[in-house]
Amino acid sequence: MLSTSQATHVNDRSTRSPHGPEGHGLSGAFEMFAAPMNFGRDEEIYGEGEPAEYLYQVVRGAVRTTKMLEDGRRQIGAFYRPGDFFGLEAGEEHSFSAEAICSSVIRLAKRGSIIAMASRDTTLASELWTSTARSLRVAQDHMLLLGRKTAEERLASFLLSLAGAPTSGQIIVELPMSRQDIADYLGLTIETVSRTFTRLEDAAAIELPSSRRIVVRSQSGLRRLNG
Amino acid sequence: MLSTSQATHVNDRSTRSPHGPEGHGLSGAFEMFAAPMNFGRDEEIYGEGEPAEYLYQVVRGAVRTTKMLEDGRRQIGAFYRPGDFFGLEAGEEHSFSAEAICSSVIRLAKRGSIIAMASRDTTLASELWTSTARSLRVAQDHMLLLGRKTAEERLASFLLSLAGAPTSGQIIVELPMSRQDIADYLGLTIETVSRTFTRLEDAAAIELPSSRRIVVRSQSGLRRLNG
DNA sequence: CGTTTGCTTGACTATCGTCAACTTTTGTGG
DNA sequence: CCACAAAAGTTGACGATAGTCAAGCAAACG
Repeated sequence: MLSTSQATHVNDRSTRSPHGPEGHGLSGAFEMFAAPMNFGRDEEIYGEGEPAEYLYQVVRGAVRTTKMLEDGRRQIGAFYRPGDFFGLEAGEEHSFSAEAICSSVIRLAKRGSIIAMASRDTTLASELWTSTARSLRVAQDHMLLLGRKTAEERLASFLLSLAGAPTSGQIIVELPMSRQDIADYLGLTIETVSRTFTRLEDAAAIELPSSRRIVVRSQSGLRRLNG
Repeated sequence: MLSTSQATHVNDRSTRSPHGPEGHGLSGAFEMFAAPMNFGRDEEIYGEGEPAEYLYQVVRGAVRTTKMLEDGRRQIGAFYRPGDFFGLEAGEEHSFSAEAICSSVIRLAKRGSIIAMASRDTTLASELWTSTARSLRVAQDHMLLLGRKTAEERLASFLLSLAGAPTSGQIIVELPMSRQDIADYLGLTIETVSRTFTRLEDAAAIELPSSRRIVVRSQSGLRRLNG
């Protein structure tokens, strides 16, 4: 997912569509209609409450969706990586803000065009639904994490999701996001995230060669901590 | 929503469909194809990981969806009231369990039939998507609550959602669910829920004539506490 | 090379959880 | 209808996990 495994090839999600790039389905629609656009680090892609004019796909880089309380407390809803779709609102307005985590390339497709196309293309309609349902599933898993898991379990869970499919060897995970982003994603503070990373390192589950690079030594160890 | 307002009529969500009961859209599909079924208090409607064979609509009663960790910690994802659809999985398996909170009547429609119908009925397809997207939006709001709000803010937020649209007068809210359900929904313990109810009562925001009946005296007061 | 930003660590605090006792409500059988 | 038991809810004392405040360190940037 967010990882680069030493043992496996890069997981290219842009080819994940069951219909490939020949013009059917969501990926196909994006390839036909979507204009790529550049966003700088921390640049807003859209804001909460704005009309949902476009659907989006990450081509390069990383995106976070956020919600804020008046006093500045922030919750990150999800991170998106190349191949991922986001902004799939069914309502007329965005319920989250979206920002580029690092310099990123994003494809934009007119929401109206896609919906019009979906009314003629059953496959596309079903993919829109499936994609939203997948987001819902991820959100529900995240509710369990936020409502019931300890700090250690949250970090372990986060790292496992970054590490992707189980592998025997070590996995090097590159983090595109800051400690603050991780904290706001996991419902913690940066201090707790930092301390918990250190504890996982002490427990020999991970190594921290640098703050943005993490070596997952023991997926099973993390899984044991995941609750 | 979950409330009974003294000033307004009962909000009958089963008539909420933009197309009414004449056979178009999701409500119409349910009226044509769905078989009503009775579930007793705490009875499981479906289990996490089971194949998603049906889509569901609450006719009478109340439903909760839950996820559990091995050690018994539980997170409730959502509550559903008459008119609400649930189990709208796009994947082949349910990602939550669903249980009746009290004796309830639920309509079941074969997932396959609805999907087949959606491939011919654009309105239905779009409603399936919209309904899932609405669930996603609710889930995202709940993530902010679970990740970033205090116990008092969580309760205030919960009560406001039960109270429904702002009204000048008092609102009597009947709770179909136990303190444990509320706690598992808000990511708290029953003790904290109980204490926080008492504090809201001391602050004159609510009255507690009985444990399952709450009088919201000051919606604005709750809104101020909601963060 | 110095400044800024991000990250880590430490000391202390507060909020919420745990454990336990007690009260109220609900349900059941005589 | 009452009496008792079981379940649900409330309250209190105490503790633990995570938050706050603050200092120091490391990496990134001009």
